[in-house]
Amino acid sequence: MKIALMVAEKPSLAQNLANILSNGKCNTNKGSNSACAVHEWNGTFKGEPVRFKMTSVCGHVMSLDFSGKYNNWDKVDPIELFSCPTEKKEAMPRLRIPAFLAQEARGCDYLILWLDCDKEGENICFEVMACVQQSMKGDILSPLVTFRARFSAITEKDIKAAMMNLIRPNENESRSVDARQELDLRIGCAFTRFQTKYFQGRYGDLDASLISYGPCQTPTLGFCVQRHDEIQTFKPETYWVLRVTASTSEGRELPLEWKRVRSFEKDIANMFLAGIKEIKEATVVSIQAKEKVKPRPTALNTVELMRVASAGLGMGPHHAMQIAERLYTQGYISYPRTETTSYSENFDLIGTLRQQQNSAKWGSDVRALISHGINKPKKGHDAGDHPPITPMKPASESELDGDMWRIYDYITRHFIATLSRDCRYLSTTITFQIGSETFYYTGNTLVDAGYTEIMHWQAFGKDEFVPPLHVDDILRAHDHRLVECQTSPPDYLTESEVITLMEKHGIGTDASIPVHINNICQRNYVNVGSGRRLVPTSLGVVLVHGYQKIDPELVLPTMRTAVEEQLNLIAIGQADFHAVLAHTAEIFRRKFQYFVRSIEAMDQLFEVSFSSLKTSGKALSRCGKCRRYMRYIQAKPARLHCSHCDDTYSLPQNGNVRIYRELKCPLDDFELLSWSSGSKGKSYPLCPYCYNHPPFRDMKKGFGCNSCTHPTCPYGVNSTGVSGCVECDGVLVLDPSAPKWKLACNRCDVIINIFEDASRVAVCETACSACGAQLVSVEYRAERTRLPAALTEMTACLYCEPNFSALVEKHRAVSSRGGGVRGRGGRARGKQRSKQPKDKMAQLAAYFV
DNA sequence: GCAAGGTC
Repeated sequence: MKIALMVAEKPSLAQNLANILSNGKCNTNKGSNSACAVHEWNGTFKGEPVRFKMTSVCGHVMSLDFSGKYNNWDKVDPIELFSCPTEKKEAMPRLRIPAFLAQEARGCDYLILWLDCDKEGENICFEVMACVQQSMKGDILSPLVTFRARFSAITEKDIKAAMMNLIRPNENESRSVDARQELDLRIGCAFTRFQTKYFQGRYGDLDASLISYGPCQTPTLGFCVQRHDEIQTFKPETYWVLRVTASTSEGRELPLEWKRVRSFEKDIANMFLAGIKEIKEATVVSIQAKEKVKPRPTALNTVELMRVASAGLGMGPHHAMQIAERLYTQGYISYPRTETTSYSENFDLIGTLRQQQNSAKWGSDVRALISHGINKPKKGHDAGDHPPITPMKPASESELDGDMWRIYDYITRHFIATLSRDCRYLSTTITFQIGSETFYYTGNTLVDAGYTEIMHWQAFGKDEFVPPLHVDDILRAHDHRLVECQTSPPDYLTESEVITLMEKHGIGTDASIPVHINNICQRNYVNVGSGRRLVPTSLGVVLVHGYQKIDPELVLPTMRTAVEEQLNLIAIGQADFHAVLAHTAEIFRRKFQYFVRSIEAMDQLFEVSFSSLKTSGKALSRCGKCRRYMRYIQAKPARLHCSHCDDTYSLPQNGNVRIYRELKCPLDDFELLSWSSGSKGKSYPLCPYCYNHPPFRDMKKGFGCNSCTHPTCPYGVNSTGVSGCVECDGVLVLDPSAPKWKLACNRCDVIINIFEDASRVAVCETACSACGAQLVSVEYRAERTRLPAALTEMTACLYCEPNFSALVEKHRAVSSRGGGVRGRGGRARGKQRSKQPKDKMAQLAAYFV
């Protein structure tokens, strides 16, 4: 029997599709990668009996990155990133999707692609095809082998129709995604690397280890800063309002509103006041009662859920989506990433509603709704991706904790509200004439609460008083006065408003909007203030103002739209992939070059807000080149800066750095530092210069003296190493912090405590003849000694000397013997040169040989 | 260490 392999975009969809297509009669096996299940059943395809196998990927199979050496920030000029080679890498290596697909495709005759029907899905089609190319029986490019299902809703009708009308995957749409990926990568990384390196080398208090640029994150930040600027430049204006109170014969007081609303000229306002001041009668000239409607919501999509979570529940969009994801995987709600706000025609509204009729929270509302008949939901937007977000099974507050319940509660109430009536109220406006001036009084009264009974936070307030008046009635007018007011500035944008702006400008997608907002928070460009308002930091402000000075397009939201329009030409087959890519990349390459040339304009802004490295931090240790003190900048990322040489040296990021006994590195004269991860952790000396510029080929960047293979230096591994590590390929090195002596691995976290309270511990030149470890000598003060026979000093092997075994942390010592003790490796002793070259560089060169 | 886009 022939075999047809079908692939969906995610495991849940594969399961739904398999259920529909097999009429609920499929067998499910766990996939070999434990993430993607395989559903199998027998059916017919092209008039023949066929074995169907339905499985899925998990989103994109591959992601784009630069090739090898171009990922090195130190060796690559960012301008090269516009033209350097790129390569596709497995997007989720842990899941081994390509291998899984290749295995499942073995011996298959047909490939049917059920990826989401958008451009990204089309691109994943081709990723899948590339994975199975070698395994399938036929030619993957043949229209007799590979098919594409086009569906707009996950309903039986739609899915079965799609199966009957298979088409071809759309290569143009896929190529447009390839182009997008490449442009985003090249542009984002080039700007990010340049900015980061430039500003990190100049300022000490940026409080950011990365200063990123991106076609989505930067315009998002732009929105927040634009509002900040509006607030800063706002000038309050004074205006005057004419106020009068009318009293009914029963003595009810009605505050009236002026038809002219307000006047910005005090003299004119005064003139109006003078004109009516003496008139003590307000005549009713008209009464209008109008029914107004607060419409029930449309069905819920992702963006609206994120807005409500932020504005109503105080939850950030990233967090809200994580919660929604959990509710989804546990079966409480439908798929939470959807743009659609319209229920499909065969959506089981009543069935979904019935599941909620026993709820302690809204059961009675639901039962009333069912017995009176539901209202037809409002027609929303059908994006053809997934149904709106709805509850899938009932839940009680006790089974879902905290935020999971709050999100479920909202989703369910929203669902019920979409089937409820609109909220209706009567708005009565009574118009009064006082002399030549017109005034209003408005009172609202509720007609039908409708959906606001279930979404009670939107409920209409108390009924307002509406006096029983008629035209020509005359009321007493009193309390004529002018009230002085001031216009007030707008507030910072709420997260919810930012989401709306992003959606409006097409920045990001429902899945990526929370990521972009999260990015600008974590990169320290904005802070989330009260009411989840996004308040830019000085770094955020300075960045955006800098772009605006150099090239405002870099931060404009229209930039993304313009690029997407170009990409769309590829998608609809009206432009050549290479032409669009080359053209757009060239535009941005020039923008980048201009940006680099003009960076001083942005730097002038940084200068005002941040302090230069010269004045940041405090003096710590001496530079080996000029012998002046360098400054230690503690703010992220921790580093040393020599203002005389204008050099910056990065340091280990977590832990404490202090001066190390004023000792110097024999290679470069830099004063040594001591790094420690805390009182109980490990510590080692490091030379700031060697840490950044490793002197030996076998020493990597970012390591301290405990990894330095200098043949004679007393701080290098050749002098301080004792034996091979018990758990990795590293070397156990003596950590010289008395009185807590220990051996610490120079690669992993293994620490072995030794000789507590000893006054001196040193590593000897001689190795143990039995195990190859270096001998260690220990000295105790007489009153503290732990050695037998009141000995105060001893030299022996840590692992072989029985008298040492009690003084070396047991389990480590035992395991080290059990695992076989290796010599400490590195360069053999005894090769030392008798005379050191005088010149520092000659010295270095000598060691390189 | 970098983008944005899928998804877990």
